[in-house]
Amino acid sequence: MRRMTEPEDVPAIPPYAEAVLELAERIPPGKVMTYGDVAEYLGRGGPRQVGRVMALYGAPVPWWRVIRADGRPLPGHEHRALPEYRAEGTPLRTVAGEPRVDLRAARWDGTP
DNA sequence: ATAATGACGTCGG
DNA sequence: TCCGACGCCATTA
Repeated sequence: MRRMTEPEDVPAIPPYAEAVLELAERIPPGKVMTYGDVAEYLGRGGPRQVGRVMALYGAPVPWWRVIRADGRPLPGHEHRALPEYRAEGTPLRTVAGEPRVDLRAARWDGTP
């Protein structure tokens, strides 16, 4: 028989999380948005909320296009993010021998 | 209802 | 450059 309610052991994606993921999918290759940019664009939440969403549900989307405001790739995930940036042509700048995303050139404002 | 938790951001030292 | 303190706010316990 069908239950009147959804099973509790199936994690439902919260509405805010869906909005974040939907926007993340829209970020064009070669461009990035910071956590703060995403929150500002959505008009709700904040950088930390976006970060939480990406941590929990970001795996299926191009997570490497959502980065910190300092342009540094996720610590511990550089080896996955950097090849993506190279393949997409994301503007990078080398600082102290470490590659970072050049936000001046790579930041996406939401305009297609 | 309150408290704790965070892929963060900004500022000060 | 690195570190700490504080603000932020959706979600969970």
